[in-house]
Amino acid sequence: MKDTVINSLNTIHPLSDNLKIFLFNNLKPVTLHKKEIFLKQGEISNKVSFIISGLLRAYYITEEGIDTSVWFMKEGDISISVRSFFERKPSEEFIEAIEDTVLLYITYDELQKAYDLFPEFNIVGRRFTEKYYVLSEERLLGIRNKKAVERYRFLLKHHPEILLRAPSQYIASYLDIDKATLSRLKSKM
Amino acid sequence: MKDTVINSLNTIHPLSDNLKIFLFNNLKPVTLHKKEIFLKQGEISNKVSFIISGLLRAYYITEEGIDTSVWFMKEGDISISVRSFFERKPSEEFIEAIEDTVLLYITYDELQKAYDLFPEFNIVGRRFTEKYYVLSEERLLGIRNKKAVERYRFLLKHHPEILLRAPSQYIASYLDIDKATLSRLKSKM
DNA sequence: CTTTTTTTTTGACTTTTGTCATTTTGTTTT
DNA sequence: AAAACAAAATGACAAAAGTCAAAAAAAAAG
Repeated sequence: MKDTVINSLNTIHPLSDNLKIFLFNNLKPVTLHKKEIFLKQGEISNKVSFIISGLLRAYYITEEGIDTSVWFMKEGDISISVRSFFERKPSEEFIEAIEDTVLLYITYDELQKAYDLFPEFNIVGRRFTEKYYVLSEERLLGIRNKKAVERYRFLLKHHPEILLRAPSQYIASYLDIDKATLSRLKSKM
Repeated sequence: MKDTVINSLNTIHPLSDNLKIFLFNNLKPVTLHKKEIFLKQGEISNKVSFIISGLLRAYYITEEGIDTSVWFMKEGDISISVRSFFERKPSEEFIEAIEDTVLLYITYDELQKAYDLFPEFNIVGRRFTEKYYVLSEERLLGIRNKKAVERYRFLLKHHPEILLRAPSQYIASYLDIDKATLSRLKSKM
């Protein structure tokens, strides 16, 4: 489990043996049950997590108390509350498990230690950040589609699994469509 | 001009003298007149640019031929076509000058050379990417507001200068509001 | 500084999406 | 497997935003 994560990092840039050992010692497993909350709004996100299996959802509660999904993360993905983690400030979002989920995390402090002790790890960190930045911009592009159907089609094309695995109400709020509208939209397709 | 850029990089992480010299030699100036296009859709973005003065707009043309603004970049900001630059593939977006603009760029190849020759520069690259990633997520949050007024208010709060400097039609397409609706919305405030 | 062109504003009307209430279907839990 | 609960679908109506056309204002060009 840990080896899979370490190997995938190794393909980005070869890691020294000591770095591999450091990572092995600092990757900690967590198991979340369905509906369990992994990060609360207001907490500072202290972990980068590699999802081994399962499905997570990031969401926030608006001032009017409306639950709004921001994104879904599944096995193979990384879970991180970007703004909170990098800027060390309280998270605006919650992260919860939609399915039972297993993940490996490394804390913010240990990650910084890795960057300090193993300077070449900064290459990995940079590439990783670039990759997730690109993915975030891609999502933004999909969300920017004017019509509800187009946003739905974009998600269907790029992330069909999510449509199958996440409850419609979450999909609806992610796409910024009322759940009734989404329901009608699906029945027409 | 170059020194300003180099100093701002230096505050992120101290740069060696050789690295400073390398950057000095590889930062190239460009002047764009209003309406001039800096990056065309379909081209691979080869530059990271530090904007010294002026205002740029990133936009794309939809399948239906509609001009849609993606973001605005002003003096002090960086201009980069994220997906194209990092993934080395044709850009989906155009970048053009809204005002006369002066910038300093470094090419993709020279940047990679900097990462290779000066490993500590990866720290700067990583931090920089993190910062812009965070800003991108912030914009996404603003765009996700359900109602037109809320999206407008978010932009007003976080980037009032843009509202003053960019033509309404571009603001409207950025906010995903019809220009007529935006006009009405402004008159009510 | 006038003329021409582009952008913005405004009005009347249409379309899209949201809201609320109710029924149907699906999921947990005992 | 039945009861209890939660989620999804559907109909009738309301609200928000879009479209089109024309006038007014602003910016660019001569």
